[in-house]
Amino acid sequence: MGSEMLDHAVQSLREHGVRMTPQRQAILEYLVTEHSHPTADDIYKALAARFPNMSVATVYNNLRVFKDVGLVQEMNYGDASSRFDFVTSKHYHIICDTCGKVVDFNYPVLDEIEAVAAQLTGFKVDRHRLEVYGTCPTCQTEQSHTH
Amino acid sequence: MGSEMLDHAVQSLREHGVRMTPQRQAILEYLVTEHSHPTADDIYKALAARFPNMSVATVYNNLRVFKDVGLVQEMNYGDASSRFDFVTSKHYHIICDTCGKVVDFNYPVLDEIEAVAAQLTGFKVDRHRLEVYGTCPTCQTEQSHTH
DNA sequence: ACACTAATTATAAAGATTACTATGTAAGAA
DNA sequence: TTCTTACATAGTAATCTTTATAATTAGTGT
Repeated sequence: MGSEMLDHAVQSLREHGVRMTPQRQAILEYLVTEHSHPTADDIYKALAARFPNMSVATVYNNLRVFKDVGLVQEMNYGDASSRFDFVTSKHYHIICDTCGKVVDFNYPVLDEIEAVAAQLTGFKVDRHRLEVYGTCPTCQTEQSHTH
Repeated sequence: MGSEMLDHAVQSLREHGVRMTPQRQAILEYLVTEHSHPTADDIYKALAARFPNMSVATVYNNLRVFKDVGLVQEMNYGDASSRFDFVTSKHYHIICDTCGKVVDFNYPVLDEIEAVAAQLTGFKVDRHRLEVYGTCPTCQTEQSHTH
C-alpha cells in the first residue's frame, strides 16, 4: 500500500531527473507513511536520529522539489510554519485553532465557485483553496476541563 | 459614503475604549478609502509622507486592534505578507498568482460545508476560508504579449 | 491643567524560509 | 569498476515578516 505510493513517487521523481539520496528517500517515506501534515521542522526533528548531520535547508529543498513535481502540497497558515501534505486524492482540510492539527475530510469539489469567480472577475482560474477552522475533539475536552 | 463607514468605525473603536490618534486615524482612513487589500508595508509606505516618524510596529499594532474589534480581516498567504481587508459585507477573494492582486467576488456563503466538516471530524467549527487563485486580466494580457 | 494610562517610536529579537559556498555523492559513460 | 559531472547536502549567513521591549509621548476624563 504505502510502499506502492512510495515506489510511484520515486519513479515520478526519476522521470523528472531528480536524483535519489538517502535524505530525500527518508523525507519522502516520512510523508507517505505518516498521515499527519508535518511542518518542515517536524520532518527535520523526526529524521534527526537517522541523519544527525542533515540540514534544515535539505528538508526545505526537498519539499520544494516534491512540490514542483506535484507529489506534495504546501499549506500556509500565515504566522505558523507551512505544513506539507502528500497528495493522494482530492480532499479538504479542517484545522484546529488551538493545537494546529490538520484533519482531512471529503466533500464534493467546488468546481462551480471557480466558474462563478472567473465569470465575475475575468480571472483565468487555476485552483481554489478551502479550509475549515475550529476546535478539535481533544482540545474541546481539554478546554471544558479547565473552565 | 466612505466617511459614514469611517465614522462608524471610529465610534466602534471608542466603544471598545480605543483612543484615537492621528496615526490610527490615518491607517483607518487608508483602509476605508483604498479598496485594495494592502499589506502592512503598503500602509506604512503610503503614510510615510504624512508621518515620517511613524514606526512599522504602529501599523501592525493598529491592524491588530482593528482586527480585534472586528473592523478588519487579516488574510495570510504563506510566504508573502498578510493582507488586510476592511470588513464591509461577506465576500470571497480571488488572488492573482502573478501580481498578488486581490479581488472581491460574491458567492453564497458555504454554510453547508462547515456542517459537513463538523459532522465528519467532530470538530467544533468556527469559520471557513475560501480563496480562488488564478491570473488577473492584466497579467493575462502581459503574459500573452511576451509569449 | 493634571494625572493616568494607552499609544508611539526605535530598536532588538524571534521565527520561518532562502541564499550561498564548499564539499560530497548519485548515476551514467568509458 | 573507475571516472566524470552535475546535482545534492551541510553549514551558515542573510532575508523577510512580525512581535517584544523599553523609554518617551500624547489622549482623555476629571
